[in-house]
Amino acid sequence: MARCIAVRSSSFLRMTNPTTERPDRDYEPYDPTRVESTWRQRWVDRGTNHVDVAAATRPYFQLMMFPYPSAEGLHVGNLYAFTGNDIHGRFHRLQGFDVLEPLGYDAFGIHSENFALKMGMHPGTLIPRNIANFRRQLDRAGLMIDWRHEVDTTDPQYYKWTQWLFLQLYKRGLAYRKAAAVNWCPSCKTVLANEQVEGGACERCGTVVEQRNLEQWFFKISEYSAPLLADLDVIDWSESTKTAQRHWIGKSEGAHVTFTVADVAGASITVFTTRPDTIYGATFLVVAPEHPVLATIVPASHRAAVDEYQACSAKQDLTSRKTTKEKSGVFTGAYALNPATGERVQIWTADYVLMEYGTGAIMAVPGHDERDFEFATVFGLPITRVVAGPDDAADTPLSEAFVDNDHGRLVNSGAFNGLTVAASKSKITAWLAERGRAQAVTNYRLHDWCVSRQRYWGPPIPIIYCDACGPQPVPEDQLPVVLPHIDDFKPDDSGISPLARHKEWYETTCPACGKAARRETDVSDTFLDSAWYFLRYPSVGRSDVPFDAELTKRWLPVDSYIGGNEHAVLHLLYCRFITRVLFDAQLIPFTSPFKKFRAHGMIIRDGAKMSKSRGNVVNPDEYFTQWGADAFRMYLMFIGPFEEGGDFRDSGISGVKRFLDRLWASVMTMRTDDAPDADVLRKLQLTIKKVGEDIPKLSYNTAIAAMMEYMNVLRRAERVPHRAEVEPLVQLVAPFAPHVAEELWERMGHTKSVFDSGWPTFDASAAATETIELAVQVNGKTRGVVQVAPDATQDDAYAAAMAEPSIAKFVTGAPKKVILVKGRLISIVV
RNA sequence: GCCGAAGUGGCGAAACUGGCUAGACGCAAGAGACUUAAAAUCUCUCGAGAGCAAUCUCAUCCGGGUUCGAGUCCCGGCUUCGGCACCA
Repeated sequence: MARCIAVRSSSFLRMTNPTTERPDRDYEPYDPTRVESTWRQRWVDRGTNHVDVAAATRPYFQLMMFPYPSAEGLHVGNLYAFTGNDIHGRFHRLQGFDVLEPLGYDAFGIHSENFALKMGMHPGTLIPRNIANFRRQLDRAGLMIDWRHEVDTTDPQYYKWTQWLFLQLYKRGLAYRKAAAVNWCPSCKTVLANEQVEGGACERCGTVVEQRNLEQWFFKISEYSAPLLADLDVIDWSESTKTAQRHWIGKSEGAHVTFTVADVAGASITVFTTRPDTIYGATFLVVAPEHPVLATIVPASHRAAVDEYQACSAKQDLTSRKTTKEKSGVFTGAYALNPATGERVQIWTADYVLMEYGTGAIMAVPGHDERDFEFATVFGLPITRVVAGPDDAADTPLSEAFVDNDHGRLVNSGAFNGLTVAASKSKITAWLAERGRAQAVTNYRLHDWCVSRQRYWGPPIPIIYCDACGPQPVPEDQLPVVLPHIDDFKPDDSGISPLARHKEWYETTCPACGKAARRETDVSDTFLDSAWYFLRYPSVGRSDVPFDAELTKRWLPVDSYIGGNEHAVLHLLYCRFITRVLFDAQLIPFTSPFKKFRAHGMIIRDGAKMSKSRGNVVNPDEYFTQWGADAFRMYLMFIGPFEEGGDFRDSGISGVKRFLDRLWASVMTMRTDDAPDADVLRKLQLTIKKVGEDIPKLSYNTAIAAMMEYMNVLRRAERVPHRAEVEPLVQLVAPFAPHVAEELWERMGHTKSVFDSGWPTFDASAAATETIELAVQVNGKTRGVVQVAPDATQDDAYAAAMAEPSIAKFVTGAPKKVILVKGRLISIVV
């Protein structure tokens, strides 16, 4: 730490202190603090980061995931992501694009609200303060942000359009209300978000959480399952992100099979199965505890037991039910008829069957499903084998479920015996379908998006309830429905949404009939705020439309989006959904929001995630001050591959700082007389090529390494570099270390920003050499290198290799085989 | 359990679609120059082993295999990280 203080000391001090100054160093030393503050101001004064969105001829939309403005301030994780984005954006700017690189704040939501509660402050006071702090830190980071396009999701001029968006979905029948379970703390008498439930208990008071049914708003994202899945095949996104989304959407092909309920006239149960081929092995049915059929089929003898089980499972909270593995359930006393065998099978209810997936009912095939096997074992239900592996007989007992679909043939399945699993699926489905008992269906696990939050800190859902007319959308010209400033936004024991305590706010009139009516008092999910923010950026400032048609056509879809993979499913999927809905509404001309998405890695420290409790959080401010933003940015990118992240360590920064010092020194001492060195220029060309190829691939660490390598050549043996050797390097460095690059560029006599100077072009002829190196392998071992002409034939190369005694000694007698790989090597087999 | 990514020096990491003596670049370490001294700067060394030496052998998680040639491809196994987890 003491080191860098000397480096940062003012030039005046350095120049007048004879003991710290090398006699030959008579130039002003590199002072990042001064350079960076100078250029921060100049960029503002000159509007360097501004882009004329209406007139841009080569628009390039560089989007970064906007942060939640936490009270802790900018996290290195944010900075890492932003820097990676910024380099990509600045590079495109240097390539001649009009780059729009905006940023905003995702400031609504439970994080802010909870933190405000903890601090005893109002989020409306806290958030602007946090934003101001973020802004200060972001400014120091040297990002090429056009702040005229800032968005803040808590600004009524923004959430007016979030509410508008809700209404568009409502108008298209994609927003609907239904009762759904929420986590409920019986002690705090409030609704809890999933994040607030720890191990099935309320994080605040430790009381066991229950589930409660509340009427909530949902978006029918499930209706878009098929196109959202299909789009994944054509978009350029990180493979890991696409895989996560595919899994989340969860397509599965199967059939609905209908079982008649015995002894109850007209009653039947339809199940969803992906294994219709195992119908002969369906020895019982299981329905979810919430299944409505239980109201009609349970005989009096079993009513009490079923009621008790239902009540018990309803009490369990949402998280613990999902994680408990032990099977529980009760027999309902009712029977169904297996449509294939005609046998009477028991109907059970158990919470391992989920109401929200499929039909909420399954046919249990314990012989060929692990969960059914376990359940049948626990409750002593019959297990029948209907698929046999190559080594099994039809009656080989099952010690576990046999699930090897690829090597099984049907047994004990009537006319279908002997068929493979694959072949029998469609045959059995067709056979059942003929008799009206089945239908092939495709099922998705993607469930509808619950957008209601029984909270305060969010945009009020723009709906009015009228006793006469029912739910009515707030007329668009009355938006925004402003979130009122209330002091009692804390959940209390009244058990209702905070806004529902404010008559003066929710009492209104019906837009349809004019009679007294009541506003919806829930607010919408934060993910709705962020599901469309990219559409707003170009059009910020327009109060008449959410996004201008012309600007949208010009700037969207987003050219490059970079963000954390923690948003692989929810945020990124919701963005795609909203985009498709707006496309269907003919409000935008594209179906996918982001042409290219890349997930960056995570920065950890000492092998662990940074967290306050671990005390390993890196505060960017200290590093900005100590090393300068340029060195800090460059170090973050040098840690490892951008898409993998890595471990942060202080000691690594000195390396990039030294590089910047040398760059500075090179410019300050460069010569303009004589000619530049041809070898150095050749290396420069290769570096231009390498850096230009690496940046679009986000391979920043190797781009930096290449520049360092060039620096070593440039300053080899204390040689004095020529201006022609240094000048393009400043341009290459610019995306990484923008402040110092600007400073050096100006000192070289340029008046325009380095970012408007154009990217140096790779000149292949300048990089070409008269001879190339060819590796020589003998029996697979590399034994040397020879110089040959680029177009040398195999014989030429062989002759050259034999002329080298150190290689020739390994070749005794005539070679069996010689292989020449042009430009790479020659392989001799003896 | 399922899915995804990855295992290379003391450390972070390079290595294009199998191909220029694996380890670029950087950190740390060691030696030297400069200095009264330290810092900074500059120069050199730096995977392991053997040898005076030129040089040789062994090394990319482990075990097999394909190939003139494997960190890279194939088969089997181990470990770590990230995500999803009763989805029928």
